[in-house]
Amino acid sequence: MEITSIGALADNAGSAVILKGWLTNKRVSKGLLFLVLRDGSGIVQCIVNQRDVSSDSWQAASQATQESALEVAGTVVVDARQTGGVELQAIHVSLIHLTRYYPITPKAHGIEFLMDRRHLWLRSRRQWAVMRVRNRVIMSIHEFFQERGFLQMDAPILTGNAVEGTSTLFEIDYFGQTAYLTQSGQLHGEAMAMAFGKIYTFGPTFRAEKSKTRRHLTEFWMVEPEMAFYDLDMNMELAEDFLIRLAADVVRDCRNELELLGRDIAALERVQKPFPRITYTEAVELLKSDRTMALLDARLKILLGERLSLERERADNKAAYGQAKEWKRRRMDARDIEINTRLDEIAEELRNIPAWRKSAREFEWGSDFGGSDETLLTWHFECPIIVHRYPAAVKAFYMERDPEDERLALGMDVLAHEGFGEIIGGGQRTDNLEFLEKQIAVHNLPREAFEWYLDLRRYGSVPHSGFGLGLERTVFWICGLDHVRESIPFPRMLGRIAP
RNA sequence: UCCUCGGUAGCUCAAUGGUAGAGCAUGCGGCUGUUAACCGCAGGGUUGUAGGUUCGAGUCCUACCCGGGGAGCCA
Repeated sequence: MEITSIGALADNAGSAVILKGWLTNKRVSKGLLFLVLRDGSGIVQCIVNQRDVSSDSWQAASQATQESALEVAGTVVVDARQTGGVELQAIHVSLIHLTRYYPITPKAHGIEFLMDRRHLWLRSRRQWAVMRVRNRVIMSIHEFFQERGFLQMDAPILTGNAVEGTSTLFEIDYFGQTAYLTQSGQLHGEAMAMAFGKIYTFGPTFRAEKSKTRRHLTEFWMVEPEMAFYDLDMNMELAEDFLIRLAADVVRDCRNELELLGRDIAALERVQKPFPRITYTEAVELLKSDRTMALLDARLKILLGERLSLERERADNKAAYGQAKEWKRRRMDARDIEINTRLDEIAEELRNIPAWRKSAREFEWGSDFGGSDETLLTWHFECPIIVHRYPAAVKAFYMERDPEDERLALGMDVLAHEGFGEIIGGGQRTDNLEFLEKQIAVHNLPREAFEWYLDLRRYGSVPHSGFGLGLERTVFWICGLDHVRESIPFPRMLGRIAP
């Protein structure tokens, strides 16, 4: 018998195999045990029939608790009812390690409890699915750029100066000198693009901002392509092709994972060329428009309707509770918790809507979009959108100006649809030495620190562009998660540095 | 930093100012095809902390601590 992984079982129907893994759940009947085994590659149900196994095997299987480590030998049987389409008829079971009191039970847990046990939470099904999608996205990122002749190069993580001068960075002591953890590899990326044409960096980046939202981490992974001889239009084209590729690869290769996550796959299949491209000025008009207000009104109506029907259901349950049978009462109790949780969510959104409305209606040309503004913009479209040509004042100092309007910078953001918001930010960098020198002065940046960067405009300066894609936000969007913290194995965020 | 919601059994949550409960998990028992299986029994509590109001506080008031998600900022 060969040691096989659960993921490969479907190709081994009818043969006898050995599996090594952990017990994720167990169901017991007289003379019959159902062991749900996981090994990282998948999950399979193993049937242990007392009549078919030795008493040692039966005892091992009976004793096994959640997350005990097991070796199971058995025959692979096709059964359409099972996830993965197969189950294992056990011939032999042995206990490798008996677990006592595994803290994460097969019922609901709060986020603080789970985050404190992230090292164990990763074993859970949803996390398994998310991490597999993350892996697929990482592979696709490399494939996409490698196929197009990009060189993967690494920017330093320790830097002596802030890239854009505005963000709050993590400060460290570098042999008596102040240094920072990088917030972007872009400036070094530009240098490498001038050396190799098309490059991308892919590594961790750090932001010390005290953001406490579902879209923020203090440590996250970013892929940053940088291309010589690319203007803004070519840049947008690349970003579009890139996202289409990522979505398509995941839809093709991670269907099980997406289904397990309850992701609306059709929404990912709508990620197709061309993405709507609107200028910042058009976006502002759309945001302030009656059409946006109508979307908010519609949302309000849906929420109020849902609240009413949930409250009715809760009242009906309460009325029926007295006469209900024991098992039915339990079901009502469970449903009551669901209803209360959802009602809390609805209440929060209802509190937010007036603020969203005000922010959108009173938006002034010249400021940057807030989180709710981005969400509202994406509600108007069925796939990701590209917003370009922002006011220069809200964008970084190195952005090229729009030759047709000096107030505008040739920057672009890609906003994921369904309200997930910004996942790409980038633009065309200025190739003009005098302009860049002036910008450094205007932004009060230390000129000496940027001398090497100015060199890129002194020797063979060419139009060039690039963008940064946040890996966790991309996984967050593709998986349809509630929070980016689930899209990285060990999230670092405000108030969270362990495990 | 500000706004907002919350903190009750190991976990998830109930509890008009009036005897603190349920499910899950754990242990024991039952059931030969279960899908977060089901059924029976058992153990399990300083209601975040410190004050206050009250005959009486999980519930009301004040302060603080911790957490959730929003603002600002951003990928």
